[in-house]
Amino acid sequence: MTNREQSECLTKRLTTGGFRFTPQREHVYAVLLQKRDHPTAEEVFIRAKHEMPDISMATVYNCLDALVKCRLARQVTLERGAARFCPNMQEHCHFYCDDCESVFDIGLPQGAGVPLPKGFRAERFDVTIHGRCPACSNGKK
Amino acid sequence: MTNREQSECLTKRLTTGGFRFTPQREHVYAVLLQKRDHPTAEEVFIRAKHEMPDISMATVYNCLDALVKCRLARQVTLERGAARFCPNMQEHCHFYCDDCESVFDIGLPQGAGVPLPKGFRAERFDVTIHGRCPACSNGKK
DNA sequence: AGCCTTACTTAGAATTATTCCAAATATTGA
DNA sequence: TCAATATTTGGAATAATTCTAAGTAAGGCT
Repeated sequence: MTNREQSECLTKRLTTGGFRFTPQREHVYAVLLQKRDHPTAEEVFIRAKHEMPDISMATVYNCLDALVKCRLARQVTLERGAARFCPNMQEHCHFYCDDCESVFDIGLPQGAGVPLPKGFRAERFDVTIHGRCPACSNGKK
Repeated sequence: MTNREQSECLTKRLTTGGFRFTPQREHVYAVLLQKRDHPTAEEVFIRAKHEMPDISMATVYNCLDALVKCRLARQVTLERGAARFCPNMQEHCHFYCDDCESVFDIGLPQGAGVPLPKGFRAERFDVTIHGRCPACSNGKK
């Protein structure tokens, strides 16, 4: 996708969700897409400042919130501590390494179905697996 | 399970995990078991105070932490905001109602298997489903 | 293009949830 | 019972996020 197409897509999504397009939102979204390592709001802030030095923390929170609300990103709350953000909107789950605290996207088999009792209406699944990633499960106990 | 058996089980688990048995830990655990509605630390604190008025918030955090570490409870982080605690240690997932913010335990089918890439070692699964509970999906849009 | 309404950005203050701290106390093992 | 060490306590400190008020920018309408 070209930058231009990406930006048009973003505009459409924001508008549909009742939000306005702003340079800050565009940039925060670009930052998220650039390095898909599940950064915290603060990490996004630091990265965003490189190209846009005057952006504020409050704006980063606002932008991330807008992106989550118009379904261009997910907020991931793995453990106590800061929330992380993930622009991968495909159905997937997160593998959290208890050692190095990295987060990996893991694909889900089609129809990862949990049978719900009558009356419950599911809208979103969050699956988190805790354990050790390949790097950390080698050698260490 | 009688209270006495429960308390012996707790003692054993605590000791095994390198913790000491204390009246506070016993009481916090009892509070968790009493009403399994996934309370926050603050809710546990309020409930615990009824029978043990001098217990402090710091102790509640300490006790919950000990219970989680010796695998008698789980810490559940559903959304931004306070962590919740759950004494159901069977494999299950949580249904979070986006409307009323209640949490329901939902059983998992046996071997809720997600195939992991080579090298990853899973230790714990956290599955959270977001949506509307039966009460909230009636009538409301 | 210019105006108006309303949303957004900003910096800093405020709030919320949790952790840390040091002193007093309780628990366990010898 | 004593000693060693973990735990409890209240309050201070920290971390993450939200709120606030003032200025600024966006989009719709003319």
